[in-house]
Amino acid sequence: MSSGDVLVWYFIDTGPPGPYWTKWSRRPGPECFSREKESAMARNIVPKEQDYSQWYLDVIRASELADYAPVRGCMVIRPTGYALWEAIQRAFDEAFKESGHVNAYFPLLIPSSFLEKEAEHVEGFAPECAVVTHAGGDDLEEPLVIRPTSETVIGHMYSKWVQSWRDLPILINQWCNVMRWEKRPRLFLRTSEFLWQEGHTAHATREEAMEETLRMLEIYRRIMEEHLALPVIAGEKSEGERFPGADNTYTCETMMSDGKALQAGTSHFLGQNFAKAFDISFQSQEGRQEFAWTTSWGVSTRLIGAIIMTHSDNDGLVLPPRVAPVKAVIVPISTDDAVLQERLLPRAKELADRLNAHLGPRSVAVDTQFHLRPADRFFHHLQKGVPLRLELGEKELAALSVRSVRRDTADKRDLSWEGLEGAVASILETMQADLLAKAREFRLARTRSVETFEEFKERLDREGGFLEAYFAGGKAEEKAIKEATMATVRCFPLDDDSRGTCFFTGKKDAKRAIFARAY
RNA sequence: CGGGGCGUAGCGCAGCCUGGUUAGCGCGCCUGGUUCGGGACUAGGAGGUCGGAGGUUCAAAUCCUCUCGCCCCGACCA
Repeated sequence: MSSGDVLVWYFIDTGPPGPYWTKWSRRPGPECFSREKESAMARNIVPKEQDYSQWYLDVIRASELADYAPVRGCMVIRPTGYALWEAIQRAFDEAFKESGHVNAYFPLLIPSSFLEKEAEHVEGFAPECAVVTHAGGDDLEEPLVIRPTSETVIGHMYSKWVQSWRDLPILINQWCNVMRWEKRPRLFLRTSEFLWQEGHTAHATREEAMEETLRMLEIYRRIMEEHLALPVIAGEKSEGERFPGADNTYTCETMMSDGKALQAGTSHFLGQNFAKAFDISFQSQEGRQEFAWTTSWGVSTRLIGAIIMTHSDNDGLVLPPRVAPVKAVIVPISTDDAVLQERLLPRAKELADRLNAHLGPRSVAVDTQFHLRPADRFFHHLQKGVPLRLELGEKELAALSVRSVRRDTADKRDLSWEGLEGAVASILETMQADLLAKAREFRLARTRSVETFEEFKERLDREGGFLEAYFAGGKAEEKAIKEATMATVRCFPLDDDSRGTCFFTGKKDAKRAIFARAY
C-alpha cells in the first residue's frame, strides 16, 4: 500500500471522514420477507437464495468495493476494494519474489502486427481487442492494440535480451491493467479492463519450463488457500479450454456458493510457440542455436469476485482476515458523551495502537461515528466485512476487557486488555482457518462422482456443483456436453492419477475430470 | 451478437394504457427532540422536469420515431 492513503481508517479528531465511513442507502426488503422475522437481515441486500446475481451486486454496492464506470464494461474500484486488491497483491508478490521473480513493466500499446505472429494467439484474442487507430490528430500507420495480455511484446523484448544460455532463465512478472472487450461484463468477474499480474518466463529446456509452470500453479494454490481462504482444485485444462497459443494450460478452479465454478488463476506452458514466433533463441552450452521454452501465468481482480462469492452472506461482505484491509474495528459505546470522549475513546485508541503494533499498521480502526446508534455502527462494519468487531462500553471499561464479535459466526467473547494482541490474533487465525474449512466442506458436499451421461445430467440439474467423471473426449465431445448441459470441463485434477472408462465416449484409460457450470 | 427486462431525487419504485393543477412514495440525506450493546421513533426540511434528440398537440413523464445506456439469461472469456 502506498503512503498518503486516501483511506482514513483512523480519524479521531476532526477532518473529513474517509470512504470507509461513507453512507449507503437502504433498499426496502423484498415483500416476500416479513420484516419481523428477518429483522436481523440486511434490508439493502437481496438474499442469495432468492437471486444470486442480484445478491452479488448488492454485496458489492453495500460494501463499496466497486461502482460502475461511465464506459460499459468498466468499473471503478473504490478505496475499500482497492485496499483489498493491494492486500491480495502483497500476498502474491511476496511469493513471486521468494521464488526468484522480479517485477518490470511493459507498455500498454502493442503493434497489431505482433498479435498476428502467433496463429492461435491472434485467433483467440482478436475478437476482444480494443485498437487505437488514431493519435496525435492523425491516423496511425499501424494500429496499436491495447494489450489483452503481453506475451507478444514481452516475446519481442526477450528476443533482444536473450543470446546465450547464460541469459536464461528470465523470470519477470508485471502488475498492470489489460483490456479484453467483453460482451457481457460482470463486476470483478468479467470487466473489459481489469487489473492483474502476468508472469512471463523463458527457459533453456522444456523440463525447466514445465517445472516453472507447475511451480507457479502451486504457488497460486497455496496463496489462494492460505490468504484468500479459497479451496482450489489444481488441474490441467482440457484441449478446448486452453490459452490461445499454449501447449498446456493449468488452472486453479474454485467453487462459488451457488455451486458454479470459477477459474481463479491460470499457468501456461507455452512450449516454443512464442519463442519461434518472436525468435527468442540462444546459443546452448554445446554451441547449438536453440529456441527458448516459455511460460506465462496470471491472477486478476477476479479473485475479489471469488472472495465475495465464497465467503459472503446475506448481511454483506465477509473477508478472510489475512486480506481484510481492516482486520478489526474498535467500537466505543456509551450514551454519555463525556464518558465516550474522556474515558472510552482514549482507551480505544490506546488498544488500537497496541493491536496495530502487533498486527500491522492500520489493521485496526476505531469507530468514531458517535452520531450513530451502536446498532447502525455495528451494521456498517458488518456489511463491509470487517472480520472482528471489538465493543468497548462502560461494562468492558469496568472489567478491563473488550467484547469481540466475529463477522462470520457472530461468536462473542470477552477479551481482557491484558494480552489482547494475542487473543485477537488468535481469533483472526481461527476465523481464517474456519472460512477455508467451511468453503472446502461446501465444495465437497456439492461434488459428485458420476458414471453415465444420464446420471451426469440428472445430478447437474438437481444439485449443480462439481461432477467428477472419467473423460477421454476431445473438443467435439466437450462442445456436445456443453450444448446439452451448459457444463464444461473445468480441469483434470493433478492429484488424481486414476484411470477409468470415459462416461461419454466409453473409451478406456480415461483421466479423471471435473465438470461444472462456470462463470 | 440473440432473447428478456428497464431507464422518473443518492438508492428502490409508483405515475404512463384512458395526455392537462406546484411529478408522488419508501429508504437515505439535513435540523430538533426522545432513544442508544445487530439496521429506532417523531416533528420539520433540502433534493428530480421525468436517459437523449426529434415529432404530434393549445398542452407530454405520459402518444409516435430515432438514439444512447443499463441489468438479467445465452454464444465468448482472467
